[in-house]
Amino acid sequence: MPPIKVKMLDSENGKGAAKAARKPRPRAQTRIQREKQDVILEAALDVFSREGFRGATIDQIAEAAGMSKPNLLYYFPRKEEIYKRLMTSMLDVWLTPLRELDSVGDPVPEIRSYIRRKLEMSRDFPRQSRLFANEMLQGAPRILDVLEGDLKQLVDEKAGVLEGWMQQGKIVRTDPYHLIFSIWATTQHYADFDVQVRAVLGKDRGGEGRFEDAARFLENLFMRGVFPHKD
Amino acid sequence: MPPIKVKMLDSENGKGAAKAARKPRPRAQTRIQREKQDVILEAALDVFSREGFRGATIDQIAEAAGMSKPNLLYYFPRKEEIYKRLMTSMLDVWLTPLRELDSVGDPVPEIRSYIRRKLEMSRDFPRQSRLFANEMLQGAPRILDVLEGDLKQLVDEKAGVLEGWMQQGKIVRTDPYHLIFSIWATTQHYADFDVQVRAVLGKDRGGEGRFEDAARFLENLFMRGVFPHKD
DNA sequence: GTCTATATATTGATAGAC
DNA sequence: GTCTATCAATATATAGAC
Repeated sequence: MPPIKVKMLDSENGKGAAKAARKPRPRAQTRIQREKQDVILEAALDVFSREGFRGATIDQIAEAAGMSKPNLLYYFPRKEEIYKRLMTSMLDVWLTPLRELDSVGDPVPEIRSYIRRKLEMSRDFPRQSRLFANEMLQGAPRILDVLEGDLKQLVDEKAGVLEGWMQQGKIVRTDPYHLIFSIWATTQHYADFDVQVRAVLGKDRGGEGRFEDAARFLENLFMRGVFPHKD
Repeated sequence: MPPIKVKMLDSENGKGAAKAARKPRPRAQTRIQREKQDVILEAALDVFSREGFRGATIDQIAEAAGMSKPNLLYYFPRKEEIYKRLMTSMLDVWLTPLRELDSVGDPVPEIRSYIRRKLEMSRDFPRQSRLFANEMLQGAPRILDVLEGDLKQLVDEKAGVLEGWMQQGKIVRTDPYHLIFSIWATTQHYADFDVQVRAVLGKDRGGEGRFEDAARFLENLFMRGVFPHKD
């Protein structure tokens, strides 16, 4: 599947649309340029994932990246460019686990490892998860076309895989779309609502072990909820 | 339980702390004043739930409320005041379903109706859900004390209720905290990720019926996942 | 490539006429 | 109570020296 391109709508607040035309800057190519860009993207991920597009400022990003604001703008001439780049690479990585759900595999290990991979992404890339969540809360103004296009297509395909398993009696007959939603929701919760999870679990149970506990619980929930069993 | 007070931290970005001291304005009391405030709060809920605290502007709120910016500031002298009020009333409503989970009731109808009520809140008050989610994504800077205090206390209590049922063999032995998290995650998903849900389900299944489908699915998932059964 | 200085727009908030 | 006008701070972005 080709990488997902994110086009920015330049009508963020209905004004400033005239700014859209900007002199093009040659594509960065040297190693040092790519490294600087990576530092900026890393810092931007921090800020955008917390504050959202509008709430984030170039000042914050520049400070987090350890460089001056004009210097940052030398590499990414516009705030939107940074966000666009983050969105594109995030979406590509984010959907990888679902793409890997294999129709020829056995349902039990396939679904189980899908849940495990999604939970690992929440553990290892929580900021990407929050960046995505932030965009969702805003109504996905910049990636709605991706959701209705590539994402819907992918989910339709995988829902078909699940339905096939249901017809073969290998998993319980249920709504495949809402099954996928529930896996997304439960796993991403540990990234997006991490503060709450840790606050509620407290000092004793809110440490690193919380992901192990979550993995055990979710595996249990979905194995019981999805597979035909005669205890 | 007393209403939850939300205190604002006046260190939003490390600056402007000197602004905190402000001449107090007499509490609004007349009917017309309360109505105006309600209009403002309604508009503010719209904007804050989409953009978060920093991303939202008084201009946007004023326009949505159909009044001028200075006029709005006559009723709420500071942006933070509006947000604070929304947070307080939202938190109070938001936790009501969990408070109502009754230890003397039967596990089956109790848990089932808790899930149903939470899903209904996502359907009927999606903006409140997104307001809460937005605050979480930012690391809950303004309600962390509530999460660690009232919320943790409430969840501890209800986790105890669930554990009691487990010891009596009425529900499957599992982690009560993560069970609660998974109910929160799956139900709130239909408010917070509403755009995605509708985009993926498409025109045909993304209409109002999606909540009915979700309710059926979730009831099924949790009943199978939580109750001892011998099919 | 990086900096200081600055242009320009937006933002939260206030002053003061009506 | 509501408005116009406006301030001070902050925002995105650019110019131009080095």
